[in-house]
Amino acid sequence: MHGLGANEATGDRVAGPSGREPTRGTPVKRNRPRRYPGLVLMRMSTLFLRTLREDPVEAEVASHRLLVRAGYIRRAAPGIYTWLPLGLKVLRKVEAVVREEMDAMGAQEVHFPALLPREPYEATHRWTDYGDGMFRLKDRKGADYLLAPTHEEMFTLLVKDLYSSYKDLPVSLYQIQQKYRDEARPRAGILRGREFVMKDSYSFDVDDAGLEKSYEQHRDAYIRIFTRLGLEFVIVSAMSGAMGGSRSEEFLHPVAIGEDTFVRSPGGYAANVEAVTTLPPATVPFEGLAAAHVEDTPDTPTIDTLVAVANERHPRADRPWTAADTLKNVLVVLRHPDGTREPLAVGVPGDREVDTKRLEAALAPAEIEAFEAADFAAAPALVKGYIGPGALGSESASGIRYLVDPRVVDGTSWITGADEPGRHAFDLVAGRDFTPDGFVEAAEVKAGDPAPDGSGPLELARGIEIGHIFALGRLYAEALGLKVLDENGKQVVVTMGSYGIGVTRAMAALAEGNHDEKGLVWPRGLAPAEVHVVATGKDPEILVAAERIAGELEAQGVEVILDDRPKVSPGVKFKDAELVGVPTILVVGKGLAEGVVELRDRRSGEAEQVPVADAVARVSAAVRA
RNA sequence: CGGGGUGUGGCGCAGCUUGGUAGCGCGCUUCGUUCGGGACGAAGAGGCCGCAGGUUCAAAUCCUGUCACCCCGACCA
Repeated sequence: MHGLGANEATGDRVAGPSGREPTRGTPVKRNRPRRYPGLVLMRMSTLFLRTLREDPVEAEVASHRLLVRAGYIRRAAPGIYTWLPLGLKVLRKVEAVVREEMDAMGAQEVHFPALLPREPYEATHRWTDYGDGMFRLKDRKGADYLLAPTHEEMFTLLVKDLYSSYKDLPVSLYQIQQKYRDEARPRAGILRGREFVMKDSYSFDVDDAGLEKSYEQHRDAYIRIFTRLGLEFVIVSAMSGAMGGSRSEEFLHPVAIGEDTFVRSPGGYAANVEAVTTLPPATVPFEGLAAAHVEDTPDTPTIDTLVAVANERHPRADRPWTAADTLKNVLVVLRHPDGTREPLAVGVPGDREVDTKRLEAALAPAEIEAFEAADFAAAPALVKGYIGPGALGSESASGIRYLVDPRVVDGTSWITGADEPGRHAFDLVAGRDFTPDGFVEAAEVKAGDPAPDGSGPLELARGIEIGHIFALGRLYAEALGLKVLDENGKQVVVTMGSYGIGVTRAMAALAEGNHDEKGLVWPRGLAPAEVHVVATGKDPEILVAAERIAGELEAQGVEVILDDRPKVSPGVKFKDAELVGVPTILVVGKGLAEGVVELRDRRSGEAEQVPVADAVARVSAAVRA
């Protein structure tokens, strides 16, 4: 597809009339028409491949293990992989699907360098904001460069460079290329590497309505892409996070080894845990509520022991006290983008932990840091282990901002710290006895929690993020000065969307979902070849027949791997074919004497004897099914 | 960053406790046999035992330091 003339380089040439070697400019005559450029029969005897009999020790997840074992990839450095011929074949096919659908939706392909100068990233503050996640390097003059983790800046500058009128918009541009992120902990092979292939695209519009349309077009294209790839996906709401913007959704491939936790309800609600909102209970009138009081509560180091004390001393008529009746106050430190540190108290029901990812997402762009001993020293009003609302809040002695879970609505009663050693407050009522500075979505989401849209109890699931679409808005355009003139001759800031697909990650997800104990089982259309012809036995006629069949298939445009290795036992060839995972296997062997070959379906394991004369037609039919 | 673990031929591992000229399986080469489920026999090639320093007549083995890698967690799009 890159038209680099690989065929010409190896193609058939005939000597000129003089019998001399053809020279440059000599017309090249081909033996047969090449109706399928790029289609070359892969011979196992010469294919650059070594399969491994044993699992690589470092590989845990199936996709990683099998891609290495079957000779698709080799580790070059932590989180960095070399692509071998078979792996590249599959990667290119996944890319082709992405490319076709992006082109079909009207996006245009460009290609940026992966190695970029610092300046554009300085303008958007990402040079510093990206932190250790970005690979940085210096050139010989000492100038700073980076290996791009994403390309928002470059796309924005490119459009700014060339376009200046509303008439030029909308436009969507994309590229498929290597991205670099210095992951703290790469894992699972190409599922999460430090170098990976990503399709990233960016839309540019004059107004919000245009952005909405571009966003929807990308969303539709992504649905088509993942559907064509045969990758199950769930579209979940995501947080726009530090990048600002209005709307963001992730495409998650649900699978146990996924690193993202998301929730879904029977009624169709789905969201990333960071984006889940809590359905607040109704407020309770203060009338009739017990008065707050403080008690000595020795030996209650944990919430459970505290709950036990409550049940012993103040048994409830309706139900026992539970951890959900306690209010746990957790201290953290916010680091703001300008570098300032702000202590923050977060109050959550005692049966839940504070989910720092949710907290951070809610308070972006600030980052969460640990509240350390020095921070305690600076806040003498806080009694470690007995921190209660009394010592928290902007108006309190500590002056520490106090945000609570949305469940802590007015009229709810809580058992919580009394800000004195060994003492707890009981029946402390929100809105009556204390008033927090606000609410925050920071409590962990639990299975069974109600969906915010009322569509039922939430189920927690894991997924691999294979795509992310994001209505960015004007953040980058503003920072980099991308403006166009509108109909009235006035300058308007362009609004952008950014959209990513993890191509290598999608391939890993495909391998993860398409294998069995014997090896990979690629979907048709994505396998490194369409049929794997195995020639077994030493009878020379067998190889002749296999060659003929393979050649005819190739002439029909079928991609073939031919196992023509001499002196390799049938068992080895079968094992290798199963490991490599081409969906159709044709065995040319002992049956040839009776005029039959064996057609196998890799996925089902079904095998069928078919007459040699029908082999080509049957394989063609099978690969096109 | 926290916890755990491992560094010995291309891959998987043993040897280390108790120092004495580096071994096994797979893979690779050659010859012969075999040829529908990771064949057999014979003969080979291939290793600065992660690196540095120390102890010792002698270090893969003991000591110190260091580096790297893997796994779990934290973090990240």
